[in-house]
Amino acid sequence: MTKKNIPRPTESELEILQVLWQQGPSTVRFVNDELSKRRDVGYTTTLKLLQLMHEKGIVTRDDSSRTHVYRAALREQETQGMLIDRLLDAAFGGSALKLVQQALGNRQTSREELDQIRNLLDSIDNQNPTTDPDELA
Amino acid sequence: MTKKNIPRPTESELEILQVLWQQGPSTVRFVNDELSKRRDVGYTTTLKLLQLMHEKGIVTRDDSSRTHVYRAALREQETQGMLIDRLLDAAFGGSALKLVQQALGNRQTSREELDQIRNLLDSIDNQNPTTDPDELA
DNA sequence: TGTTTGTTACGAAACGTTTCGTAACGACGC
DNA sequence: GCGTCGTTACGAAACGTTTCGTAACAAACA
Repeated sequence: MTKKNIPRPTESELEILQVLWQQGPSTVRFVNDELSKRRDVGYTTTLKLLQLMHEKGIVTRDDSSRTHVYRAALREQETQGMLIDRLLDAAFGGSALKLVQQALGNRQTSREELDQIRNLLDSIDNQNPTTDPDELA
Repeated sequence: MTKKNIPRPTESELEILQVLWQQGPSTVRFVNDELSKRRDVGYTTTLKLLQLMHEKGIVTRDDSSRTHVYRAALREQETQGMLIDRLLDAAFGGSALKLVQQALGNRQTSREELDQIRNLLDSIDNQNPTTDPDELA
């Protein structure tokens, strides 16, 4: 029962979720202004999207005042993990290794980021001694 | 002009592409049998999908004999890279680091795979000495 | 030849996503 | 009070995806 009934946000919905994750609870106007920085989008389009997301339970809203305030109902990390699972299954035959190789391969990554990944690998090693610990020696 | 006019396969289309990538050029019947291992899907559904993919240029087909043979027109790696770019933009604010952390974090990964990733990191380091090469010693 | 079997072609329904036009409504300034 | 402005609500169109029923057709076979 670890997997809950997580909604599957569409691409447009993800765009909005990113605004809410990064900027916190926001009005329709604010979200629309943020989206408008990237592309043309009508105000009522953003409004409708948020209303649909509200119906789906993807966002909650505070409608105590006239201009409603929307808030992400999905946690960023959980959602990202779900999306990776989807992509893993849809295009990588379930191999996380291949995905990571692709993500790092044809992409310029800074030394700092590479180091952070190394640290992550080390911490996984320590937490999870799957095979003979001798091998590390 | 590095970016071509790459089609964006849907989820169902990716399912079929995976079959063609792994099994090579295949008939509708074969693809449908493969898909049927995972879920219920009608023969004409698979056929129609392949026909649409053909129109879109996602697959090519040899119709010299009565039963046509379909072949992936997209390379696996290119497509995977494109999908990662999409996901990166759609949900990770463009940070490949965050994506990799997510992919490795809440997932059990074998020591062997971790080592392969380490090798990949090392090879990236060698190819791309952004900072002091001394650090590697 | 006539029947069965497996194939392609085609149309359409069902559904979800995205977009926007229009209307109603409250707040605010004049 | 009245008009303006920003907001929400609602309906619908346009579009893409997915699914499947039906028909046409060719090959194999009895």
